[in-house]
Amino acid sequence: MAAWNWSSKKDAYRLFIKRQRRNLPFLKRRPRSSRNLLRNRHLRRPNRRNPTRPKRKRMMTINISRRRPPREESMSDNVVTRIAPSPSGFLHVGTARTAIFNYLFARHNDGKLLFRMEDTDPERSKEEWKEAIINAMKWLKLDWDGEIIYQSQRIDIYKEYALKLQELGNAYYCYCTPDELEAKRKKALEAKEFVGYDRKCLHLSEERRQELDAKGVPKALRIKTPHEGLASFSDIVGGDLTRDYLEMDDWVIMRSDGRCTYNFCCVVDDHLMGITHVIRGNDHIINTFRQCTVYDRFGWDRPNFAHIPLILGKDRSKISKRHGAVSVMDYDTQGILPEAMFNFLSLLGWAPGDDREIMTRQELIDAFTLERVTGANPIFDPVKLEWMNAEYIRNMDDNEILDRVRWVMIDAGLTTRLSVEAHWHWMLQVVRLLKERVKTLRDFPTQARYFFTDEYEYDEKGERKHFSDSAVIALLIALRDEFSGLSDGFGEDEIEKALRSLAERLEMKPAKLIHPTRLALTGLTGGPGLFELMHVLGKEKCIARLDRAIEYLEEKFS
RNA sequence: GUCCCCAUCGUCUAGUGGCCUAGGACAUCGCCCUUUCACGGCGAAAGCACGGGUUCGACUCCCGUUGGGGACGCCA
Repeated sequence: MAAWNWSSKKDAYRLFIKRQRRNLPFLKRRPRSSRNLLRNRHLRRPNRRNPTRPKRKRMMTINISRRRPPREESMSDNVVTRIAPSPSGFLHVGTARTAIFNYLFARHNDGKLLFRMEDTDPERSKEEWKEAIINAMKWLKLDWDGEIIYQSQRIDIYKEYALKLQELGNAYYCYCTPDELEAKRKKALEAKEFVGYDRKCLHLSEERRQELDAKGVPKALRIKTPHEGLASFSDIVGGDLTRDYLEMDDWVIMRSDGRCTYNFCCVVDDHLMGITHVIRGNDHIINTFRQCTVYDRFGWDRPNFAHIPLILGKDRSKISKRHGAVSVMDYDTQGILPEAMFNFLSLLGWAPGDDREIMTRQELIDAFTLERVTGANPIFDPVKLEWMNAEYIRNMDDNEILDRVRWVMIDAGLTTRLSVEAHWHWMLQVVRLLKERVKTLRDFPTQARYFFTDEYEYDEKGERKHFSDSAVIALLIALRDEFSGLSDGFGEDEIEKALRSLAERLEMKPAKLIHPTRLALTGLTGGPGLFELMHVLGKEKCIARLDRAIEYLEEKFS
């Protein structure tokens, strides 16, 4: 088959170069440059912008390395993706983003999104984390298909498959002690050599093995990894990825206590669950090389892989639950809307290709393809998230906002559950005045404080600006009288008319009256339009607060 | 250290060899609107990491340098 020849020649060449480097000390001194000999990008990654490589050849590469039909065909298959968090902490933004990509891809292709809890480590898995992760998934409305699969309930299945692999002759027992291995690892690391298992127990004689078994020495099961050639797989984001088998070792698939390890369980489950597309962070690329060995040793078809770039923090290192948790639910408490979070996260490492940024879930689903996923790791920018959040709040229905923000208001001690229900309509007016001015739901209680309580101080700067002259007292008195004389109601128009006509009579700019009034009524220098907020506050409160300010100022200037 | 991945404004990104004098968004700054704050409108500043090569022509393809990230467990 021509395709096979073409690809294997290239593989052989790359392998040759790699070996050359290994054997030639003068090349070894320049690892970077010699390594880059291998960077025949056109061999690895179909370039979107300038595909010099004929398409026919590209498809052949995919054929040989993936042993699957080319992507164009597999797309029409029933897509099954999965999200597989490990409950060793809250759902953090990186995992959430991976979940979103899996979700979008599945929904775009009318496929399924499965949920698997990777809770095989009893030391680190906690029930409360599982619950927290599920809640966070629900918060983002990442609805998955079917029941959640818990790996902790499937340990017998993994063991069964591990033993099967051993029977097949593709795995062998290792009697080395963890201490022994740790010492070797340390030594290799110090000698700056390849760190990996030396296959000591692969060559154990049958007698020796029986001897050790008789003694009851604990044994782990290791998979037989090919000793030479190139490991390779085709990645939808990264193109053809290769690695020398010399750089890989016979890793443990089953621990001495009979529990299987992550990379093994993962493959068994992905196979059994019928996963067609494995979409995960690119920190898993090395795992994928390992996992491919399992697929191959079992003779199973490999799924399609897509390794998406990692989200980085401000310091450019991976946002990780191990170094300071960045939980999605932290953003909930910060007053970020799940819709905004979803939108924002989906735009990290992916873009629709046009200028759209604010997109509904359906628009995201319609536009999402893995081919458009970027290769570079994006940095999480909370400032832009806030902007997007503000955008969502501004465009959201008032009732919807109030429904979500009422708990924040109650938490802040500004109101009570009963009061919200009793004054729903009035609260809506407050929301309407503030929704243009907040970035998060948390901003509501701080900006709406004066609507709920008389306990506020006058802003320091504002006081210097508008309360610095005793002449302001007379103005406030005049205004108070003007307002209390209003008999046709206390609507915005009446208030505005009253204030402006007073200003006219006093031959001064309305602003001269407006600013001190705002300070008197709210304690602030900014906020909604004065006439609007006075209307919402009500005549009685306005008069009382003007009186309070007059009193305060009289004392101040006496 | 070894291996793997990546590289366009400060940040997220568009870019499929000529439509690029590089487009959009956030942030920043200015102006306008305006009773303030915000919103909105208009505008400015800001980027193809560097060096070679291929080509009539390179942000785009190739090689290298540099820089960044990740992985190197009987964790997941």
